[in-house]
Amino acid sequence: MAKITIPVEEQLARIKRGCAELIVEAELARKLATGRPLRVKLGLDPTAPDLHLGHTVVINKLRDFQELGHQVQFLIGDFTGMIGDPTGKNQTRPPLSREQILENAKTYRAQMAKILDPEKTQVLFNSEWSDKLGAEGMIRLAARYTVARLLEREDFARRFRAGQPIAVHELLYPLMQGYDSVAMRADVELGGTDQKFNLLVGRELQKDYGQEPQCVLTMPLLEGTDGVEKMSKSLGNYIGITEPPQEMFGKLMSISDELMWRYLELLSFRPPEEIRAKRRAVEAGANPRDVKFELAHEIVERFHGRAAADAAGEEFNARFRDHALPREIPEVTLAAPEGGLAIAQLLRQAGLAPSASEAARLIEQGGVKVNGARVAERSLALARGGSYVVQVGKRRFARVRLV
RNA sequence: GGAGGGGUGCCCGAGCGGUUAAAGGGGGCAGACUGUAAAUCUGUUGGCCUUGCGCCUACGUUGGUUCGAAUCCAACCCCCUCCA
Repeated sequence: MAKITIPVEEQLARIKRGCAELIVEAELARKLATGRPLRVKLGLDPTAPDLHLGHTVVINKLRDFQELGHQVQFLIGDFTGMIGDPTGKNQTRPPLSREQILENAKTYRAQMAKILDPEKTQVLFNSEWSDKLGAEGMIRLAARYTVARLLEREDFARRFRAGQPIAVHELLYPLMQGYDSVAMRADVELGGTDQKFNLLVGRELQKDYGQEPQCVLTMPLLEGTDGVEKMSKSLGNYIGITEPPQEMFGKLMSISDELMWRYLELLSFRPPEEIRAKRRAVEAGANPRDVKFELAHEIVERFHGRAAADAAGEEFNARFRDHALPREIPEVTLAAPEGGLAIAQLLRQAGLAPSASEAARLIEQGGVKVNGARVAERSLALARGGSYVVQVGKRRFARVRLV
C-alpha cells in the first residue's frame, strides 16, 4: 500500500469529527506521521445478521479512514460471539452454528459494501487465532490481567457492589477482544462508547505483548427513532439498512425535529459547515421538515441509490403532504357471503387489522375509509362483486375485491 | 444444604375473596391540529359473534376451598437475595 501523504493535521481533523473520544491523540498523530497506512480495526458480533443505522455510525468513521488511505479491517467475532458480551442484562444468547456465522458474515459484507469499498476492506475471523489458543493459552492470557483491573469496568463494578452475579466467562470477554488486537497488530480500534473498556484492554494487552498500543476511537451511540434509547432491534426503534426505501424514508421523517440534528451529525456525509448553515436557517424560521426531507433522501440514496431515493421522496410527499393514495396498493381478493362482507371481517381478512375487535375499534375511532369515504357504521357490509380501496389510518391500504 | 422474596396484559407495575378484561405509567394504534409518520392535545389498547350492557379466554403450572379467586390452600416449575 502506498505511503499516505495527506497532512497529519488534516487527517486528524477528519478522524476526530463526530467522535466521542480519541485515546491518545498524540499517539495517533505520531502513527499518522509515519505515512504508513494504519491497520484500523472494527470488531462485530456475528449474532445479528442485519445492520441498522446505529451500527453505521462507526462504519462511517471507518470510511473516513479508508478514504484517507488506511487499511480497514473488519473482525467478525465468531469466537467471541459464542461467549456473549456481558450486557448485565443476563441475556443468554443461543450459540450460533458455524454456517449461521458464515451466513451472517456474508450479509455483513454485502451491507458494508454500501458504505465502504469492499475491495479495500479486509474481513477476518477471530476464531482463526482464538481456537488455537486452547485451554493453556487461555489461562496464560488470563494471567496477564487482574480481576481488579477488570472490575474497573463500570458494569462489572456495579454488579459486584450490588452483589449481582458475574459469570467468569464474562470477565474473559474483554481479554479475548483485547487479544484480537494483539493478533491483528491493530493500530487503531473503533467502537461505540459502550466499548471503551474493552478497547482499552486491547491497548494494555498489546503493551504486554511488546507491541505499540492501539489508539482507541469511540463513537457516540445513535439514539433510535424514539430519540431516547439507543437504536436497537430489540427495542424496535431501529432503521435497518436493508429496509425498503419507502419504509426507510418514512421512518427517517418520523424522527423528532430535535433528533434530526443528531442524525445529521452522525449519519450525514454532508460537510459540517453545511449542517451548521441548515441549523442557522431553521433557527431563523426555515421549516425543519425540509431539512429532515433532505436527510431522509441522503440516507435512502446511500443504501438504495438515487432513483429509489427520488421515488421514495415523491411518494412521501404525495402520501402525506398531498394526501394522495399510494402508488402501489396491495390487492386482496376475498370471498364474500351473499349479503356482503361485514367491514370488520373484511379488515381482518385483508390483513389491515389483527383482529375483528381491533377493526371495530378502528371504525369507531374514524380511522377507516372505503373509497375515500369515512366508515361511520361498523354494521356496514360491502357487496359481493365490488372492488374497494380500503384505508386504515394513514398508512395501511388495500384494494379489496369481493367475489 | 438452610432462610427469605417474587412470577399480573406488548413492557414496567398496582391489586391481595365479589362492583376486575384487571389502577397508573411506557409503548402501540386512531383522531384533531400541523410543517411530516415532528411537537401538542384527545381517545383507544384480549378475542368472538346474532354488538348484548352477550359469550369465551386471561394474572407461572396443576389441583383444591368457596355461591364466587389474580386474590385463600396444596403441590410443582422458574427467577432473585442472604447464609453455608
